Amino acid sequence: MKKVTKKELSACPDCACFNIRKASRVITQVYEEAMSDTGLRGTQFTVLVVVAIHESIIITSLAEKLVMDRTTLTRNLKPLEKQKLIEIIPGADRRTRAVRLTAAGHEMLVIALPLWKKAQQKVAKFMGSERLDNLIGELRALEKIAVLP
Amino acid sequence: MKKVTKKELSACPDCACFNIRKASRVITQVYEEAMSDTGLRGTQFTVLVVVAIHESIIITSLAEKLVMDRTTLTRNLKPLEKQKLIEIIPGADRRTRAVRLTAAGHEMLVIALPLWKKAQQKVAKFMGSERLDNLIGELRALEKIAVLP
DNA sequence: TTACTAAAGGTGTATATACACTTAAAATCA
DNA sequence: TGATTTTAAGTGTATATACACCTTTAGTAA
Repeated sequence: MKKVTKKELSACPDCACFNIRKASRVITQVYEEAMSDTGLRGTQFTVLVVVAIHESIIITSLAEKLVMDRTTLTRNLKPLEKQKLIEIIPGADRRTRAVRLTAAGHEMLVIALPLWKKAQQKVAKFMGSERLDNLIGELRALEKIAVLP
Repeated sequence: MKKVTKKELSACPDCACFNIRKASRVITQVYEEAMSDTGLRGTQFTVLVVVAIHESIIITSLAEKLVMDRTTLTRNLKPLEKQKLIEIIPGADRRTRAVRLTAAGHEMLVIALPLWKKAQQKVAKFMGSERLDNLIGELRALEKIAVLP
């Protein structure tokens, strides 16, 4: 029976996928802890913000802005809709559906935004602003790999 | 009714949580596409590797190595167990349970490791090795924020 | 030794994620 | 115009994630 050697395995802890998912778990907890009074999850906050920026945006476009699979977004919208923070309205033609914030959604952002800012500042303080900015820039560069064949 | 201004929202796309989760989605797809012949998910590959490195490791320790909530790991072990890639054996005392690879688990790593390496090289080529190493280092530094109060 | 505390683990519940597949409507082509 | 293709969206299924809560067992203190 074949077995991989310890030596071969030794490179795996430097896996980009492992390290980014790991950091993602940790950072998500930092932000969700900061926003725990609102009950908003990290992803939910992001969705609300992008919807707020666009006033009204169709689902496929929103998914593109979020770099998120469209079917994932469909599911992610559900809890926000249940909480009546967003509403789904008819789009330009009969195929499309658009998302927009409700009044409650706007109010939620008023509460959540300072809490988010606190989390962002905590992270910036921990890493240093410049290092954090650079890290985010590198993540943006990395994600461009998505379009490659 | 209060509303946040566009100006206030303009900082949010620089959210560390958003950007790291976004990059995490993209990179996960790169690795899973590369390993699609095996049917292994990114997380599953990582679990197999860490278990292989430790021969046998109790669940709580494994969760710590993975920087993953223990209850998440419990769930993540299920599909690996169902595929008989790992087995759960009694630990040192009656509270503990340990994870170890089966023969099939070892064989799977023999197949998956070169596929993983190809993905890792693709990412390294895209970003540049040095930049990628630096990025991973920064992610490791960032995740240290977990222990803070 | 008994009672309390700490450690290890699992379950209920809810959200996040995406692939394969399906349906419906719009756009384009022959 | 009618047929084909493209676009938008939802569902089924499976995995990933973690909090709150519970049970069992081990360790420790009174």
